[in-house]
Amino acid sequence: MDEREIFDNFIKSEGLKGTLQRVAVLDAFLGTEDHVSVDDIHRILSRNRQKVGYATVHRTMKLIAQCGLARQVRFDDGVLRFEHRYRHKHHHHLVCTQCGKVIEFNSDKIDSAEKAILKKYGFAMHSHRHDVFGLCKGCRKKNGKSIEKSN
Amino acid sequence: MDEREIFDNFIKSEGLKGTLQRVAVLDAFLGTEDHVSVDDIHRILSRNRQKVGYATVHRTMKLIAQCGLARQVRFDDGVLRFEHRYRHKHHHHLVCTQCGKVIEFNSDKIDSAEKAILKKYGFAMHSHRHDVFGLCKGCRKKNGKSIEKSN
DNA sequence: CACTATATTGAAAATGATTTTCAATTTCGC
DNA sequence: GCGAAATTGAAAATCATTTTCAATATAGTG
Repeated sequence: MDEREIFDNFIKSEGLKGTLQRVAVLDAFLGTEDHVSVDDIHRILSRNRQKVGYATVHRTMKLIAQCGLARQVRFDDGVLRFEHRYRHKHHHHLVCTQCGKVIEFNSDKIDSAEKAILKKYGFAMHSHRHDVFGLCKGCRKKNGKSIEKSN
Repeated sequence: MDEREIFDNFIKSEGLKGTLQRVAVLDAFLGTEDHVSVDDIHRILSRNRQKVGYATVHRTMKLIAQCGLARQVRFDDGVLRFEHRYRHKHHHHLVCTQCGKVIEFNSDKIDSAEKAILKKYGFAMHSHRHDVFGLCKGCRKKNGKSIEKSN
């Protein structure tokens, strides 16, 4: 089942209606692999001369998240972004605070260590995030290898 | 060196001035171990009949973070909170989405696995966060042990 | 202690992201 | 095609955060 189908099914099952605007927003989201904000999607649509109101983009992104196609993430700037969730392995992030690049990573070791923590506290995980902020390889080189560290 | 001393030294070294309001905000922060927002501190002060303007609380919390006494954290509601950083081991969080409780945890295994990831990508960490959202032990019991899981 | 340059305060306004309102428009089952 | 019901989008509301600025407080210095 592809993403459009999932979205359509969700729309129907919720008694909502299919509209050109919703399709446009979904397509814009499917067309990128970035971690996009409502603003990003709105800008992408504008570039394409597709006029969809900001509020509608916002509402549609929420629907896309609700039906499981997107996950919401919030980095330190406090802005809500959306990343793919369907057919994309769950992952965490290395966020470069200089160039803004986001590298996705995974670690079985981290996962199993986390499982042990959950067990220890009797905690039932619904979701989690593990984000690292710092400098990516490229920016480190650009900066002449100055390596800052804390935490 | 105690927290007040650290704050005073910072104030002096920056050419700032000591004020009653700053002391009041610092004391309010030192008086709790919670993850407090500007609003929380402002409310604590109000309860104590200490009138400190909202903007001043905000500015002072930023100073407290700058001098290393507090770390800023942002959970999924997007609200900025402050947690102790001095004489408090670095930690991550299990956040109960039902009762709001925040459990702090640590794992050497997670840390070393993370280190391997950083090496793999040539990434220089400046800070990181690893937060788990879900239900705490108590809330799970209250809910009759219904365990939801995803991610 | 008084003086003065400088920083601080706090109320109110500005900002920025997000969310809601509501009248006009569109969708979809019949 | 009709009509009930949902959607749209511009504008306004909301909410956290940040800035503005006139009045006030602080910390040297004499």
